[in-house]
Amino acid sequence: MTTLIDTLVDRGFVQDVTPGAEARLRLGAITGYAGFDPTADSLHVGSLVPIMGLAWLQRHGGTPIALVGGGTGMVGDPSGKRHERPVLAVDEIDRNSAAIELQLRRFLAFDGANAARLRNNADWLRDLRLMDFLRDTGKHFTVNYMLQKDSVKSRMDTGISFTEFSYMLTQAHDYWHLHVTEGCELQLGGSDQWGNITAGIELVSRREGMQVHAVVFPLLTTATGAKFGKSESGNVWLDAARTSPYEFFQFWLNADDRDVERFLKLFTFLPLDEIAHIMQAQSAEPAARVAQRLLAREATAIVHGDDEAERAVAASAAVFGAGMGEADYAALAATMPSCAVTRAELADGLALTEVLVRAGLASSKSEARRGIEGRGFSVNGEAETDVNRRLAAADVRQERFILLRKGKKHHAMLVVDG
RNA sequence: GGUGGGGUGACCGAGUGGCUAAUGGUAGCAGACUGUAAAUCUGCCGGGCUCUGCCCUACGUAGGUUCGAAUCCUACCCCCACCA
Repeated sequence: MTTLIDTLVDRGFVQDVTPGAEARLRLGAITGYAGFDPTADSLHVGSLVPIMGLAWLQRHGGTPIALVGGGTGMVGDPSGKRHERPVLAVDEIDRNSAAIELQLRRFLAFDGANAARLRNNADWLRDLRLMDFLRDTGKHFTVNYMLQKDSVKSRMDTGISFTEFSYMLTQAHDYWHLHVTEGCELQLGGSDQWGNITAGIELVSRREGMQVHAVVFPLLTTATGAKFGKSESGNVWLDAARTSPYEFFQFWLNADDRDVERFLKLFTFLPLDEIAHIMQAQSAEPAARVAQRLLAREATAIVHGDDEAERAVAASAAVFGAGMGEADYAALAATMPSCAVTRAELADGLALTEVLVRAGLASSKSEARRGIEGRGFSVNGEAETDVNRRLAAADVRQERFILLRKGKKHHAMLVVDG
């Protein structure tokens, strides 16, 4: 029988495991957690790795716990950070936590015998009394031990506040708390979390005399060496309002050939033999990019649902295919980033530079101007080289749409109101 | 508390009185080439405008010297190292 650990290893999720973890995972279903920081009001594609890890855990009969860091977020994790981070306002943390909780609900099943659980460590960390914390948790760690951790060691030159120094203890406390109250025996996280996670394992072992485990994921980079999920117009978010389903789909479609197999394993639920099959077709005819298409379709469906995925497929075909003339602009507008303009504005003639900024295709009018001079923009598929171009009623297609494009890949739809 | 070193654009890092919106590299954007890939080459890369030019903002903060300062002076803030 294929166990959780086999699946995780075979699909490229495992960078490292704690001693004994493999043996425990072969014994049967387990309750495990992964944490998500409320540093923004949306998760991004990078969070998909632990999310998929939890989903596989559930598919193998385990009980997944998605933990939102409303408490730890007040402290700030120094792992992987070269400098001290500013603290977020509490109401911002709370807003972000609520948004993230909502997103996490989509990926796990919250019914059945091994229903997923959603927790927020604000519930136990915020009211924790300092003296209790120092006696019950702090007493189990020497400063010497804490100084050994990479997250601390690497900051000895640039400085680290006591707050961030203490972070690992708050996360350790989480693991202990989830172990005692929920029977949690496994933590999943990025490899940069190794130090924090092992501190938690240490704490459970000392306070409860129990052995708990961890699996850490490799740090994802692309074949070109760029940080994963950081291309396009910034971060690739899971929130449709921040990254439209069409843009999300395009992000995956543009994956490098060298990355696509790895991504299929990590970001889809497709069986491995099917992936092997697709990769054969891919190498037989790379230009067709069947692997990227499948990856984009599947990943978009997991995050935004089947309907949105289909819409993104159709929109991509329309925009990049030959049949742009036939395209259904209304359908494109539904999946692409769009921006409203009024008929009155259009009657007066809307400066293209201004509209490009409003639609988010340029960050300033100067940039828009330079882009036009460099032949980077087009209106309804026609390259525009006139910096003083004004949009008018004649530019409107299918009653109320104007398609703007930046470069080859970035689109925005103007929707005329009123 | 003392001594020394340092704070330059998204990042790294030049620049010690005018030629500096500030060399170079990275990242980013666009063009060519391609497969909506990679690599390579070219252009752009603080903001605004009535745009072969003009205006505003910017070299930790606040003042000062000077016709003119990122560059000199003063005070303050912050970081690092060593000492106490």
